[in-house]
Amino acid sequence: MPAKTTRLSPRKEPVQARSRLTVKAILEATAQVLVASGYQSTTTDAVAKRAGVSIGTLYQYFPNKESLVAALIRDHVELILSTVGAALEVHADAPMEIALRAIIHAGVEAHRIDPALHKVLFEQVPRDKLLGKALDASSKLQGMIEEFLRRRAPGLSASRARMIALVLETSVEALTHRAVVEAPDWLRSGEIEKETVKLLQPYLSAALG
Amino acid sequence: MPAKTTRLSPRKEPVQARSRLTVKAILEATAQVLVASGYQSTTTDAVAKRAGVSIGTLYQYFPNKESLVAALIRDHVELILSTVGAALEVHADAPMEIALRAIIHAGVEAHRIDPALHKVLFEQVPRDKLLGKALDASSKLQGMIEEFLRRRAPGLSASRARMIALVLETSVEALTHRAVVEAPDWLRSGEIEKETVKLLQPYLSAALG
Amino acid sequence: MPAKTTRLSPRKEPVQARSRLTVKAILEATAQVLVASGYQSTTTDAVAKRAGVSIGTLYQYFPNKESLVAALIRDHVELILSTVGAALEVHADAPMEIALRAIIHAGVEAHRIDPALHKVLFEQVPRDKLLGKALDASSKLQGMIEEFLRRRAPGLSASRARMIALVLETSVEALTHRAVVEAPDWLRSGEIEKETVKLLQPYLSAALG
Amino acid sequence: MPAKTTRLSPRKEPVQARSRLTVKAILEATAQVLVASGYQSTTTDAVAKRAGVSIGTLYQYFPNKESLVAALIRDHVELILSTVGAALEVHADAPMEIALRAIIHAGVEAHRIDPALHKVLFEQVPRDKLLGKALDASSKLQGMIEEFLRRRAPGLSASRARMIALVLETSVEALTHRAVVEAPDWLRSGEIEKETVKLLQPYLSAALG
DNA sequence: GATGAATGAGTCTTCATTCAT
DNA sequence: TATGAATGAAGACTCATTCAT
Repeated sequence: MPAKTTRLSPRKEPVQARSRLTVKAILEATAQVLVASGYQSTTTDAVAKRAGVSIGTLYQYFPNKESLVAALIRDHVELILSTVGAALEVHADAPMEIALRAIIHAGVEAHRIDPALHKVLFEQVPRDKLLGKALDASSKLQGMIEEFLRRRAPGLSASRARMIALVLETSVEALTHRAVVEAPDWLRSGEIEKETVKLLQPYLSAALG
Repeated sequence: MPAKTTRLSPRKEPVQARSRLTVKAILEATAQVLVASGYQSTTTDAVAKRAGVSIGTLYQYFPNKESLVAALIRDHVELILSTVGAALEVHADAPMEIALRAIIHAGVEAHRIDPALHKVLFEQVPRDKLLGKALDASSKLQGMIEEFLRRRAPGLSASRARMIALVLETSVEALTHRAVVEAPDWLRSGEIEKETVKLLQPYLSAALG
Repeated sequence: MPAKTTRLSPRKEPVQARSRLTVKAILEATAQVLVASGYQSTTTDAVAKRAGVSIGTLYQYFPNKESLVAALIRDHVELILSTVGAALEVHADAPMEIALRAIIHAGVEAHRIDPALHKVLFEQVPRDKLLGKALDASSKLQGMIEEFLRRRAPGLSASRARMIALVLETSVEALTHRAVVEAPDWLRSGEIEKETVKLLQPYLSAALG
Repeated sequence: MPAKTTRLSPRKEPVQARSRLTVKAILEATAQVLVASGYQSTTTDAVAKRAGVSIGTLYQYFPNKESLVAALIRDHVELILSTVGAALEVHADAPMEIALRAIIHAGVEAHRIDPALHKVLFEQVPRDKLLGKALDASSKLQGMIEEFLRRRAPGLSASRARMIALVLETSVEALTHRAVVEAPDWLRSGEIEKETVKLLQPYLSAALG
């Protein structure tokens, strides 16, 4: 018996088709309840009920409440990372201006995947314990950007690359997130995206200069 | 019975000296427990014990758990606002470059007030319900900056002023916060501050053009 | 946080008169439910209900179900030990025959304290974990008897003293317990006591030579 | 619907060879899990997994958890009874001293069959309900001994025969069991056996006159 | 027959909040 | 006013058992 370390990994792999559906239903229900009620008020009972399964079934696949959320986070973060990752790859050799635009665009796109879920996940899930790690898309993105920069500008010191990546990632994420919360119209109209370009283009030019 | 609207205001104004001390002790205890245990694990019992008062006394001054945290947030946000507000006031007529530097500096300073508490408050307190509003230092700061900008550049459209303010506020806050969490050394060394200037100076020049 | 070691000690000492009554009521209720329903079916809810307190009150004094039973066991074992202990002390210098009779009598008496509770406690409480230790009246009794023997017969080797004590304690306890379960009339009539004397008197004479 | 009377008998007689193997595997798994985890923590799931069958298959042969344990107990008790029974039969006409020695020896042997299982079965299985009866090897043994005695000493009153049998059975079982738990070395060395003879030989001589 | 997915009643336990003293 | 005992709704989680495939 491990010392009551909260496990986050699913309990058992669903092998039959039926159970794969069940797991999917549970995760979808989790997302819905999360969005509708917030993290604190999300109970495993409510999730099970919404998913149309019994509470026992839920616990057959997820060892505890947190593992439910963790799975959701993992999926969501993965989508974000691959969205941005794809942009980076595609523009590996594009002119920097174009590449930056693409990165920003990808960052905004990532927020469009499921804005409501994104908001709950990143604003209400307590960042302590293991969930914190799972939530940490930012540092992974920063790492990806850092690598991208160093390949493009080999002369850059490690420290500078890290700093610039941090600035880029943080700015894009923060501005987009802020727009989601406070100015969804600016998000839709693309204005945020344009403004972010205005902010980062000169900075990046100077930094890589 | 009134429809269980969660009140956030303290239950009664402490008029006597002793009461004021009690309230202070309770709030300090709240902050400590919050930092030590996180929001979820912060119980009113623990707070009362740490404050050295009975649970009954605690409820004499605060109608519920949230009001405790809300009071803490209010105090903290007020400090932040006045820190930045002072900078804005002092540099009302300073050259823009100087003013921007001051704003950024104030933003960083604000995070130095009580970084641990700041982190818990902004990362773990669920942003729904009323606590969300109390937490919303950002939009207030944005408002202050917006007003500052419009006074300095009367030609600016309302919409542009709002956007620029949003960019400034968001960037400063996000970068500083990120530094608190991931690179405290860069915060202490002032590097973050410098980098933020590098990011915002050109943007602002162009924007106010 | 200690690694989920089941604590058996009561949670907090009742200081006020009212709470001391509450604790007593809870323990009495525990005994009643235990006797009525057996260990497995004894739920904290049932105990609280029977005690006429809320489940919350129960948990204010006992951290978990096992601690409830443990407290009961401790009390019960203490009574047993003091019953036999008293007999040993009083007959420290009595002729061996008289002393043996007294020990046996005390052993039987110990079973009369609360036979029904005794039965549940010793037959149904799982002897693993900590409860096992708490339940181990036997080895303590054995120790007491061993010491008694060595004081009376200083020539006895440690090993022999231990063996004889084991035989005495085990026989008295087993026969009495068996009588409780299968022949309560023999217990009441004193026949078991007489027969036990017949069994142990010759053995002890021979053993002590 | 019949009033939920817990059945203890296996659900159906395994007629085919494969079925018999399955049943055996399940029972062996039960014993292993029981020994490894204790009664409380023994789950039907764990048993099925260990037996390498599905939970559904397990329930095909055993109607409920208790029937599993009951079957195990029945087997184990049967072994005990036949061990002692054989000794009684073989020594039906042997001198009493020899016979007693043999009985005691058989009693000890019975504990050597599977000490770990014996311990769990007799210490942790709740003695209420039907399991209690299944567990009651003692009274059966007592009956066998009683019959043995009456055949050997026809003058003995029924009541005396019962009492002596009770004393013999209880003493042998208690001392051996105690040795298993607290002094396994005395069990292995045969010392317990010798001491039990010393205890019972004189008693029996006197009792049978 | 065998499988394992699904069920859900039942337990323990927590903690914000009330109220008698 | 202060105290802390008492409350109980609510939630996480288990596990014996059933049943569709």
